[in-house]
Amino acid sequence: MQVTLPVRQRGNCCEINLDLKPAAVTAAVDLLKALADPARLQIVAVLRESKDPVCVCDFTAALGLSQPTISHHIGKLREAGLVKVTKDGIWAFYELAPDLAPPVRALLDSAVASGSA
Amino acid sequence: MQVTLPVRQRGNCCEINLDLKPAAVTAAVDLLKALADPARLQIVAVLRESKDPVCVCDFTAALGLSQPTISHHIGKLREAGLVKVTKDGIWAFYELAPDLAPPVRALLDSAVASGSA
DNA sequence: GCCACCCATTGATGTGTGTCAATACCTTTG
DNA sequence: CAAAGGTATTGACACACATCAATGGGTGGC
Repeated sequence: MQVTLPVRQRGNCCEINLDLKPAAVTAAVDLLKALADPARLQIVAVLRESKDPVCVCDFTAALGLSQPTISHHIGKLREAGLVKVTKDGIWAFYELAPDLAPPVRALLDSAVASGSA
Repeated sequence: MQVTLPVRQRGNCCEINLDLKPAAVTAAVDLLKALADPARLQIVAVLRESKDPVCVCDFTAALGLSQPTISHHIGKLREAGLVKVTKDGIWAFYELAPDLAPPVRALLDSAVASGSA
């Protein structure tokens, strides 16, 4: 496939327009960072599939990480607005935030799917 | 909205199944990490919109970063298989990789869109 | 051949992050 | 009230990373 390259002169570069607002960039980057970790991506993947909220203790058992580490990761997901906690006695159950914006939910979907490309 | 919480007994946690293969997790995380940076996300966003390949010098001018930093970011994008380089004389023009898998392209689309949620 | 220019690489530095041990908080059970 | 168990927080540490100055590698113009 051959493409026509733009013409340039020495010492002069063209301009490009960054059509993403700075706020949109940081918002998207925060979301991507929240997902760009093996533990957090698997947590989100489990919550996407699970019908019922999932207990924190289940993640510590399944992911092979210490309890503070799981708590730390879940804290980041909550900080990003991706998960919602429901406490019942001594247990804490997590589920995907119910009011996720459609573009955000689409990002979760494609992130999980992109691994099996 | 009320959800039914799973029942638990003290000292016993249920099991959850991680239905993502380890290879799929690392592949998805690598992609997400490649996009989880303001400079790299904007580079990808520009390449998505641009019909012609874009010169490296344009990015240094538009993003306000030094030339080595831009080169470093583009190197990461190339390492992730997201961009393709075409050299013409002293210039290097970049475009999105033409053979991107559909799930990967969907991830790019939703990543750019998620910022304007 | 020499210089100017664009891009990539290396080295150094400060910042961010994932991880765990130790601890604190809270709820339930006795 | 005291003890036990689940979760969150703090402190510490190693590692990764974003950034730039300096340098190297090519290409084109003189």
